[in-house]
Amino acid sequence: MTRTTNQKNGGDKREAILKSAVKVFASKGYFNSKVADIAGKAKIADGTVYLYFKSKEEILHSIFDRAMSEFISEGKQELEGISESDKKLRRIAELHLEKMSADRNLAIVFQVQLRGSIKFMREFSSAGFAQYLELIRDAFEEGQRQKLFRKDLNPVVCSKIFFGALDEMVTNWILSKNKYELKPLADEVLKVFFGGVFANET
Amino acid sequence: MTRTTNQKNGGDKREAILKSAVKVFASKGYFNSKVADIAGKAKIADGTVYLYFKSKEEILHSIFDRAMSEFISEGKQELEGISESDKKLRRIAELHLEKMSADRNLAIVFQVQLRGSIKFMREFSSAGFAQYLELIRDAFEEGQRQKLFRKDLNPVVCSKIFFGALDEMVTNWILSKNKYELKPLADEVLKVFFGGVFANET
Amino acid sequence: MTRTTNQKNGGDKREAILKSAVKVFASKGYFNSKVADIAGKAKIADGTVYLYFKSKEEILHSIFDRAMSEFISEGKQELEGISESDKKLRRIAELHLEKMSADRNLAIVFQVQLRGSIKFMREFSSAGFAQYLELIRDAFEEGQRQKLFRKDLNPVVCSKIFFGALDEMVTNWILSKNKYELKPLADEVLKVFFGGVFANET
Amino acid sequence: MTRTTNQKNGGDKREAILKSAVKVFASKGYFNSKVADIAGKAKIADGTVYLYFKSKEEILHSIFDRAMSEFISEGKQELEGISESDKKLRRIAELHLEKMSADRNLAIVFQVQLRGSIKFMREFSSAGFAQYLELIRDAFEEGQRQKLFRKDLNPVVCSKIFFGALDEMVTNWILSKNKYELKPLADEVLKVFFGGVFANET
DNA sequence: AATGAATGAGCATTCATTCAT
DNA sequence: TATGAATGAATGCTCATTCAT
Repeated sequence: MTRTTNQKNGGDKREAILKSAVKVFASKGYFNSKVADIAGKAKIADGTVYLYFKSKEEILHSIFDRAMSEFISEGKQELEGISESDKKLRRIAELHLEKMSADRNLAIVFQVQLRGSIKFMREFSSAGFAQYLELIRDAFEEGQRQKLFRKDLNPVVCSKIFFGALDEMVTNWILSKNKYELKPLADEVLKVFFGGVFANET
Repeated sequence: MTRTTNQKNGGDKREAILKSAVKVFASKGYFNSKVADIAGKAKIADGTVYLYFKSKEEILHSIFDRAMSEFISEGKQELEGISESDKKLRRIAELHLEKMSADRNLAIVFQVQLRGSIKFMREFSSAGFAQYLELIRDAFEEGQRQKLFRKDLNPVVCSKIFFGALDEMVTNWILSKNKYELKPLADEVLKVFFGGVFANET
Repeated sequence: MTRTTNQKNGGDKREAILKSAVKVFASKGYFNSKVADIAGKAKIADGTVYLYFKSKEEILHSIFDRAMSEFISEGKQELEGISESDKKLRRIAELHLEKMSADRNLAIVFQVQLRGSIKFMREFSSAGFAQYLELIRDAFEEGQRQKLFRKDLNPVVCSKIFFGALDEMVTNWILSKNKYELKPLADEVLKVFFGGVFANET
Repeated sequence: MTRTTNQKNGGDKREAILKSAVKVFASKGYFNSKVADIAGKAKIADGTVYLYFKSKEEILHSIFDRAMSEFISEGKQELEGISESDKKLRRIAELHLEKMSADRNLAIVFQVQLRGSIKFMREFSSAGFAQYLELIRDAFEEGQRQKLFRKDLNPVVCSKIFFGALDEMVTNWILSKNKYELKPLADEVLKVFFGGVFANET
């Protein structure tokens, strides 16, 4: 009983800290955020943060890890029912922009705070990001095997191009003060990625 | 004579500070860099930094501004002799990757430190980055008028896709500890951007 | 219990800081005193000072405010049982010199540090000093109503003369390295203030 | 010729520095004034200040010394033609307030900056202030010998009372933002000092 | 004498983290 | 578990003073 309650409370508190942290990091940036701000917003004492996280940095890590693994597992699930590789990539692009739209603060933390440190990026890369790129690459290579995609293209590079294009959409959206819908841009990106910009020479 | 000497010395010192700062920022990140580190590496006293820059932040700004305006003016010049729009985009892509290859520390500052703060990104965006995207967009629109590029594509979005793809190449290159040549990737990006990934359905 | 302890500790620490500060300010002057000195003398960490005071300046303020309100309330109480106005002024003069004698460091802070800045003086004037002058003036005006004191004298000016004379005694005492008793000078001041220096022309 | 010119220039420059310093010290306080501000206001280079003064502190000293010796010699001269001791004291009081009225900035430096440091006060006391008190005391003692003033009063204490009363007038005038004439207060002070505040018991 | 660029010691304040309760 | 008072290391910036020219 007690354990259950504690776990629940503990879980709630951990959750509360992560939620506060996303808001605080998003609005002030990682380095300008104080642990006290996070604790305050979560309505717990400063010291309590350290019962759930080893350090301020670990909070940031946890945000990335949790969001990323959620995203990847959800992504994989969504892709299961899709057989055509181009449809898969389309779904990934849509999900990517949807997810980012859905939680602007989280998006800011991903686009901005995560990028601000080589260390973070490296750690994050090996943790979750690499998997994400792999997901894209797998779909791409499958498409090549299906003769849907050109065989003269390097799948690793293509997956990065794909990701880079989407990523730039998100970054611009964040900086633009959010006046437009992000998701429709998936189609724009896919038009170019799939068909290229050259006009058909008839 | 005296004036020249002073200018030179002044210029030299300012230059030295910027050079040190690029190195220091690249290796430790902006927030973890101490002004004393920058001064030390530049072999001047701490206080001297403040004869040339108002604050630590202004140093970062100056790095961006100088590099960006250099890059843009050089870019424009290079493009002058080129008439075909696709060649122009090719030259831009090559230059982008060349420049980044040429000064890895500067690249890190651009790819990492600049991205770590919404404030920096916003300021930088209005300062130089917007111009760069415009350069790309102009070339793209020209291509559309020349019927070289599809008219159903949004030039603004396309320029962002183009930039985002290149940018991702650079970021990956930086994180990968530099074991490969960056410039050849321009061709890969262009293959996809121009022709798309779909195989020709014959 | 806990609360009591906390209050005590908190109170003790605040108290300790103020005590240290009086000593440190007295010996080095406000501007030459380091917060670290104050903390050190109070045997607490530097940062702890800021749990009790917003800034170094606020410490100085608190010293003034506390001492002044203590002094005034004590003064008022002492005067309550006295009906003759000249006795009241005598008591004020005695108290003034007694109090200053009793804590030489505090006296230095009042005579020296407080005077060293127009800003401090203005703030202090409106805070507590004005009240003190009023106390004197009230006694004086009462004396005028009692026909004890001349009616052709401006009470405001007279209260300043009274204060100025005492104040000068204190300042001289502080500068003189403390070889004589301060309190007996009250009588000297009163002799002049009450009777003037002119010999009786008989 | 050259020497004369230089001396003149030198003198002028020294003078200019002292003038600037009085203004700057008066408006910002000694500790908050920068040598660069003084130099700037005097329209000379920062370093030039050090050709005329050994340190910032010496500038303050020079201000005191010069003003004080000027004041004392002028005071002595003025008193020469006066034979009655009470007239002498009256003249001193008037001169004191006149002089202070005449240069408000200088008055601020004397009333405020000079008082802010025991060190300054001690040094100044032995330098010029002691002489000033002596001037007053001499007049007072003379008055006692002339049987004009009571013999039961301590001349040293009386001279301090006299000075303290005047000094308080000046301090209040400075703090009050200068809306009234200072000089007429000499008469008020003298009325009390000479005749006391007691009403004549008839 | 004059300049003003350069120096570098000095310091108030912040804040992640700890720990006694 | 939870608290929040206490810690103390860490640092951007200032400014009196120097000195090469």
